[in-house]
This record gives sequence, structure tokens and C-alpha cells, in this order.
Amino acid sequence: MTTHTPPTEHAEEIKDALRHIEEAERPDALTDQERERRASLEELRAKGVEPYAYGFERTRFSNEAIAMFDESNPDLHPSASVAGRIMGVRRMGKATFAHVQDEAGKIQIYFKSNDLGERYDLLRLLDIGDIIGANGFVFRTRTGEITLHVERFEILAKAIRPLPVVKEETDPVTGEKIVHDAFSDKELRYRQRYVDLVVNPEIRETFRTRAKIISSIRRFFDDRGYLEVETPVLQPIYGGAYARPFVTHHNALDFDLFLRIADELYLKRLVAGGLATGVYEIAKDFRNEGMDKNHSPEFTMAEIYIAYKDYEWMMAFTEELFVEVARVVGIHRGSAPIQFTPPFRRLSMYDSIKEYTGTDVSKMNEDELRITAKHMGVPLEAGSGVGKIIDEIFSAKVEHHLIEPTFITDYPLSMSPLAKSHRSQPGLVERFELYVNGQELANAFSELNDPLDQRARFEEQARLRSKGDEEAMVLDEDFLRAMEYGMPPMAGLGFGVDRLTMIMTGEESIRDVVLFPAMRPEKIR
RNA sequence: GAUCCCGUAGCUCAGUGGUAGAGCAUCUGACUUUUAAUCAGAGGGUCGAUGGUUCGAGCCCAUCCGGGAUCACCA
Repeated sequence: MTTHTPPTEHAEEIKDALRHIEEAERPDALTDQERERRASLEELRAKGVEPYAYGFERTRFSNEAIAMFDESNPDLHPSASVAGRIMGVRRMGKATFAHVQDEAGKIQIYFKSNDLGERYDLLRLLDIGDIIGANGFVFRTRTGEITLHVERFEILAKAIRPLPVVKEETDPVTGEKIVHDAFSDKELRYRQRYVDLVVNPEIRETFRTRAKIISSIRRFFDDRGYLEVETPVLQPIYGGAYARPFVTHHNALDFDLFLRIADELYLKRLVAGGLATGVYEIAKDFRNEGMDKNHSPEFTMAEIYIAYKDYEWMMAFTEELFVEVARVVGIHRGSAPIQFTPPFRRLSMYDSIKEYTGTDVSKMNEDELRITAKHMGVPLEAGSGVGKIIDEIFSAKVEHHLIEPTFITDYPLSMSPLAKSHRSQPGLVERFELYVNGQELANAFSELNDPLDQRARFEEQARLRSKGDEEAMVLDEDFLRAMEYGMPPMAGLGFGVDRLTMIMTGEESIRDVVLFPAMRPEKIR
């Protein structure tokens, strides 16, 4: 983006940045290890060795190279080229062992002075963290580890900042892996995810699973003929959920825009336009709320809207979707893996409250509900109406019981301004949420397509907003206009991809399924 | 936003008022099948920041910065 910023506006920042650059480059600002590594770097160049290569001809991943060793023909010595990061070095004078880590794992490599001649002397300029390429032949050492005997090697990238050294040991009795000095500081792991991925390689599996989850969702939708679309992230009016938005500013047009909190209203416009029977989007939404292990200010949402279907149909679709995702990724981690075994339990909201509290709240008016909540020890906000009180009771008394996938159906109308009134139960809407592991995972309804009803619902929201409810929805006149032209009945579903990934990987914090979690800015030394 | 806990060497951590420590990493030396390699020696710190109490503060107090957990809000 090109901006024509007056030079004075950022003068202080620029001065700070320049000062920072100067200080960072002063030799006395470096640690001894950084100075050593920079000295090694210069020595390599002085010897005519360029420590930052343009590429390397790799023929095998570490696991493939190891697999080449033939137990029945140990003298075969198949050759291979591997590339990766040096994770440990054992120098023994004229022989050196090291482990090289790549995407697939680790392989031990063996350097021998006799074989490498003068180049063997370069090894003293190598450090843990350096990225090298090596080719040679595969053999088995005296102690039994399949190893690459190096015939040629190249330095592909010299590390001038020391990597945390994590050592692993195999317990001789149990055979279990013992990790020493694990890189465990959460702040450092999140801020420097590149380091975390290197020294805690098991977390790579989490992010590979995340990618699989997203691609399996996309495939599931695509296979059924639904169309992937992209709708605006920057919106003049935000809507589709209860949340406070982020605000940004468009310089050229000189007005404020909101970062979307949901995709819903734009996707429904597209169904109205007949773009496709079903449209979906898998993308980031942004909510300006508190953050904790279940909430991140930017998070990935999947939403799909399918014409001529209702929430009953969508429930079956949702069940099929999650069963399929679980099948594709496999559920391999976590202490209490959730089995996505169909059919999922279905329970109306009233029945769920009756089941877990013994109280039937379905016929109660606001005062009775208030008294009931008080008896149950459920704290209420002053302005809570019928729907809000029921929701509070549900959250406090029912939610955490719902471990195996459970559909909760038929919500109070006041909580759901975009959902269609229940066809047979007054005061309710046709809505379901899927609960897994005591958490809401998905939310869906028969979408409201009556423009007059929708307008009335927005107006009710406006009243809440004027009473100080900052999260109440904003009336979207263009969305209403689309509905007035005629919007087919449809079913809509939305779910958080991050939470789905948490469930599928057994991670307990959303920060552990997001590569770069939001953090306050740091001062980098 | 509130409460509690944490911040000491590159990493993981000891250190409850009296000369800042350990293991790994780093440096020097030895070692041609080691694997938490080993052995001998050495260097490395604004104890998150600022202010205060004290003869004396890593330690006690206050404020601030950063992180974690719980709660609130939300998905």
C-alpha cells in the first residue's frame, strides 16, 4: 500500500527504528555465542565457502533414507542426499556424529576425517541450528543406529543466533523417550513459533492436522456441489453475530470500516441472488473481545448456507460432515478423545435443562425464571430477558455435561434474531447448536427469510442497543433490501475451525492450534 | 477489565536480606562407530523496568512492562 505520509508524522518512530538498528548491530550488544557464530560465518567466507546456498539437491527425507537400509543386506550401503537442521553434534576428534532434522524426522550423520580431507576442518565452524545438505551412504553403526556416512556436505544456511538445545534420551529400561531442558516457555513458543516448530517438532503434527481438517471440510462441501465464495472482510456495517467489532479507517475514502464478525449476512445475499444452491466461506472473522484459551481476536470460521433446506436437514448434514472430518484426520491425541460416532444425541434446550437440573422451565414467565435461576445459584445480569435467563441456566448447568457430540435444539426467539420462528412452538426458533467436549462447536438455523419479521427483529435489537447492549446487532438496510426482493428458505451452519481443531488434536488452548497467536508487541533485543 | 501466580546466563531451573549458582549450550585442549558422548580447563548476568525501605535488595514495598491461570464478555 502506498501512502503519502508527511515526513514529520512518523519522525519519532523512524528515529527510534534507526536507533534500534544501530544498537542491534553494535558488537557489544551481541551475546558471546552470537559473536562466535558470526566469527565462524566470516571464517567460512574467508575460506571461500558461501554459508547461504541457493538450493540443494535432496533425494530423500530422513525417514526415507533410514528405510533404505536393508537389514538382510547390511553391506549394500545405498546412497542418499538429505538436508536439514543440525540438532546435535558429537565431536570425537577425527570423527564427528550429528543429527539432522528435516520435515519427516531426524537422521544421524557421520563425518570421518579420512573421507572428507580438508573439508572435515569446516566442521568446527558448524553449530547446532545450522542447515546443511549431506550426501553419502546409509549404514548401521556399532551401537545400532542407522546413519548416513557423509561423503559430501554443504552449508546451506548458517544460524547466527543459538537455538535452544533440547536433548533426548531413551530410557534403557522402559524404552521411553526422556526430554531434557524442553523449550517450554509459552511466551517464547508463541512469539517465536519458528523456534517452537524446530525444537518441539511434535507440534508440527497439530498444524498438519489443522490443514487436513480444513481441506476435508472444503472437499465435503465441494463434493456436494456447493460453491466457495469470498465476502468482504472490511464492512461498513457489521452483523451476523453478537460481538464487538474492530474498527479501521479507509484513508482515501475517509470513513471507518469494521472488520467482519461473521460472514452470514453476505452469504445469505448470495443465496438470494441464486449464485449457487449452497455457498460457503472458510475464513477469518474478528471479534474485539477478551481472549482466553477458547477465544482469539481473529479466528477461522466456516459458514455454509443451503437453499430450500431447513435446520432438520442441516442437522443430518452437520453430523455427516463431522463424522467425515474425524474419519479423515483420525483422532490421535488428547486424554479423552471424542468419538464422532453417529448418530449424535439430540435434545431440545428445555429438555436438556430438565435432564440436568430436574426443573421444567418451558412454561415459565420471566419472574418465575428469575426465581428459578436464583435457586440454582445462577447469577443473572440485571437486564436479562426470558431468553437470556434460559441461556444463562443452560450455560451454567448443562453445557459442561455435553462431552460426546450433542445437538441442542430449539432456542428462545429473543436470542436469535436471524433465525426463523419455530413452525410449531411459539417463542422458539428453529435453531440448533452442536456441543462437543462441553463447548459449543457449531450453530445453525432455519434462516429467517420473512423481510418484515426480520425488520422487526432488527428493531428489537436496536432497542437493546439503545439500552446499552453493545453487542446487539446493527440494522443492515441493504441486507433487508435483499430479503425484500425475495430470499429462498435456507439452512445455515457456522462453526469455529480452531475449536474443531482443538477437539480433533486434544489441544486445550486455542493458542496451540493457531500458528501465530495474538500477543502484545514485544521489544526484540 | 478483575484476581492470583510467574519473569535470574542462549535454554531449563536453583537461590527468603550479607561476595549471583547448576546442568546443557559456548570457548580451549584430548579423543576415527558416538548418541543426554566422555574427560580436563575457561568465559558468560543491568536477576523484566523504574522508584522506595535498609548499613546492605535477585529476595521486602510501590508502580509499570510482558506472560500464564481463573473469572467476566464471547464462539
